[in-house]
Amino acid sequence: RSILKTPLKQAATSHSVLTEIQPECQPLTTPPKPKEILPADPWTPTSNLKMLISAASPEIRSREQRRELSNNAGELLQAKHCLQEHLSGDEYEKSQPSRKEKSLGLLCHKFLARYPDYPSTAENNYICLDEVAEELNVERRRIYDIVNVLESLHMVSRLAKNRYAWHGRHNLSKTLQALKKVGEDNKYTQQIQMIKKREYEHEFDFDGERNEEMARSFGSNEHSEMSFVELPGMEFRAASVNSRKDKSLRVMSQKFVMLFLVSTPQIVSLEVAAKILIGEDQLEDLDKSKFKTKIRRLYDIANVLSSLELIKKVHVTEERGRKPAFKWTGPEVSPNIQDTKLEITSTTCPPPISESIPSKEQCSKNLFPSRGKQNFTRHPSLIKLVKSIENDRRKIQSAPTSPVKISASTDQNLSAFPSKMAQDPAIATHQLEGQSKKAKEMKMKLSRSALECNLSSPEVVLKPEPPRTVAPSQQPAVTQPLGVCPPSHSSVSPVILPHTHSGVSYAIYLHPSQAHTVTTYSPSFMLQPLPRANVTGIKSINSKVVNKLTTEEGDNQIATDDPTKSLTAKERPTAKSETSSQRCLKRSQALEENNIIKRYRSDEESLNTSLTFFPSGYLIPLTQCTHGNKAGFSDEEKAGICSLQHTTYSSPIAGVIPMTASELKAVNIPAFHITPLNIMLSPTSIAAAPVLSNSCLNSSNTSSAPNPSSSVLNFTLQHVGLIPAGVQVPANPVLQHMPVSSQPENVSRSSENMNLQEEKVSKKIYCNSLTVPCVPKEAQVPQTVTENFFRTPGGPNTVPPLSANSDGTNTISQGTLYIPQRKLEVSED
DNA sequence: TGATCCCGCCAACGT
DNA sequence: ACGTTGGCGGGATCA
Repeated sequence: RSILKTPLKQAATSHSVLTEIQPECQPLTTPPKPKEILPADPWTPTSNLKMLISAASPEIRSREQRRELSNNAGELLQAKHCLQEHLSGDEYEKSQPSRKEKSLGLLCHKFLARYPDYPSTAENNYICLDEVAEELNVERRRIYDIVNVLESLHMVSRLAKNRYAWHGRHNLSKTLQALKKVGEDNKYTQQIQMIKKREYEHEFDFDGERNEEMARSFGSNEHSEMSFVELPGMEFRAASVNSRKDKSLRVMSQKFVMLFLVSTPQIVSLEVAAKILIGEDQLEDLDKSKFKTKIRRLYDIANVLSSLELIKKVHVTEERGRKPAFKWTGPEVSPNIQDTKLEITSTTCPPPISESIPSKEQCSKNLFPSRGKQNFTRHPSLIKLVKSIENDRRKIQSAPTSPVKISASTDQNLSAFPSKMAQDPAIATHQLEGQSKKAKEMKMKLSRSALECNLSSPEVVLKPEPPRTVAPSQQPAVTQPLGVCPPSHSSVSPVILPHTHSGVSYAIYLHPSQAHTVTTYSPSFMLQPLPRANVTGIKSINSKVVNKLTTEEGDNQIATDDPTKSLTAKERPTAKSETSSQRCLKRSQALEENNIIKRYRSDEESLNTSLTFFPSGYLIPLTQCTHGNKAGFSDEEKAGICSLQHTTYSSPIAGVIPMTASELKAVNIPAFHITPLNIMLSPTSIAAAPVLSNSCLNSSNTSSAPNPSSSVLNFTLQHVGLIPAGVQVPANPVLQHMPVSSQPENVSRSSENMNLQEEKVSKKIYCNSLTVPCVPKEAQVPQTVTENFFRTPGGPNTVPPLSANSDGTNTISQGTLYIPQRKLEVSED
């Protein structure tokens, strides 16, 4: 980077613009017509502001904003109107008064308002940066800021230049879990403690000693280079996009989030965050300017996260005074699942999507079956290919004229509306959605809770990992790998997480040097369980048929999607009735994205290998298929049915693991293990299955993944006898070790109607199953308790002396650890 | 005044 | 060579 060339003038310029525009127009003079005009112009910043405020969660966003609103709004309005009088619409729009109105947070709200939190799979939820920037009236640069952090949460992913795919919050829980895990691996908790401690001891004194310590703690794990945590399925993009540059925002954002997830009072001060982030990069640079810059960036990130309502600003009062900090207000992430990690963790995912989760993962797997880094290597070309194909496709679609349109159709909601116009409605929608969303979530939680079986507060996440779908089968896989890999490995370079369908799998990009590490992990993990054959892997590579089918479905689905429903769109995902359709949509969408890849693969691997189905003993594909067939044949129906059935029938245990035959081979899996699914299924069904699995990307569809509820049920049934009730134990461990005897048939009969009931039942059962005498992991339970206990803020007294943590062991990190200074008075303004 | 953080230059990238 | 990304930090606003 160059040195300093300060373009100071700029600022002046911008201002001058304003001034120029409204030179004479004194706000004072301003005619009080505002109101009249306002209604007409939905776009007034003020209106937006209002909307936003109202939309914002009451608790969090609060009064300050309101106040602001009342105060500033008026002024702004006046100014605006004044301008309006003198300027044409465009010009008028351009002039934006208060700095606040230009805030990233507000912009982000607008941005978010355009897309549903849980996009139905309407195939293309594409985001064109240019369009967005234009519509939102901001320079593209700002959009990048938003998109980058959204990308860090996997809420969007880059498809191509200028193009992103919107995933909404479907991936959120998984992402958070992954991040949490990585954060734990990175020992962030300890780092935080250390920093605080140091601060406490002697305020700033950047010197050797301190640095040394820091270095030690930080340096202890080299992972510092860890860069981007990814979820399976989104890899390629990253691979291509992320060249080396993925440095800051994206990564920073993830790290920032990690800090929240690992710290016990989920409050992180900017200062600490900045230090940690800097520390990782370069231990010594205590350089003030660097620190400052970091803080600036953190504010940017924080603004976006705030808009997402994942955090909120608070102030921590300490000896030195109050420091700006942020508190995590996002979903609880299931407690660390140490080794078990991934797997079921997905449970956390509260809302609608929970069912989809499994599928997603699977999807991702399908796309990129298990690939560590190594796979990437060979992908570049693939990626390009994919991209080019996609681009072409897009062009074709959009070419006709309206890229916008496409997007509109894509996002059910707002997007349908033309830009500006959409804003207000969008926001409103957003708002509604938010509320409804919550309600939904609650519902979902309840229903899904089967998985979670969370006795305590609902808010507390579900610690017990429900066997979630595939989990069981995979767990073993996952677990084993972990076991195999020394923890050290993980701690150092959090790399990997096998894809557990259900679990949180994530991939971390490492620097080349570290790459090999990643490589270590491999599909084999997944395979391990195979011996039992309880894992069902479906590798859908093949494709032709599948793809076609899928595509068709997708199209149909799309057609189905009614723009008018836009408002409801967000909620839609939740709605059970719609589920099937949604799934379909999603599926199609996923397909779209994945198709290419698949094709490519098919080409590459052509044939035989391509579709390898790995039925597990428990898998009940036949049933599903059968039903599907029975049901009918319209693509849509089929799709829907299949998905449902799929969900319903597939045994939880049997996860569907997408992998290529080649992969399997690589793993040394006995050939016999690989059973082409088709054998069991009718062509139609076959197609459907793979498709489903693929679609998962953001979808809620359960596709290949067994439906949680059913899964649970199945699982439960299978294991109930085996598992005694008693102590509450993380499901994972237990499940993992449990023998799986399945009787899919029992469960198999299902109907949509059944779902609820089933869920309930399953929940119960599930809970029971969870309750297991055999406590796999030592203190898991206690831990949890502890955490909760301590979680309660407020008790400064409870704070143990720092010294305790000197070792830097987990113990400390457990959250029990309080730092002396912290009286933690969190104040919201 | 310190906390926030907008703005936009310009370099690294991608095509 | 040009368009896209996005690091970066000055300095304007806000509180």
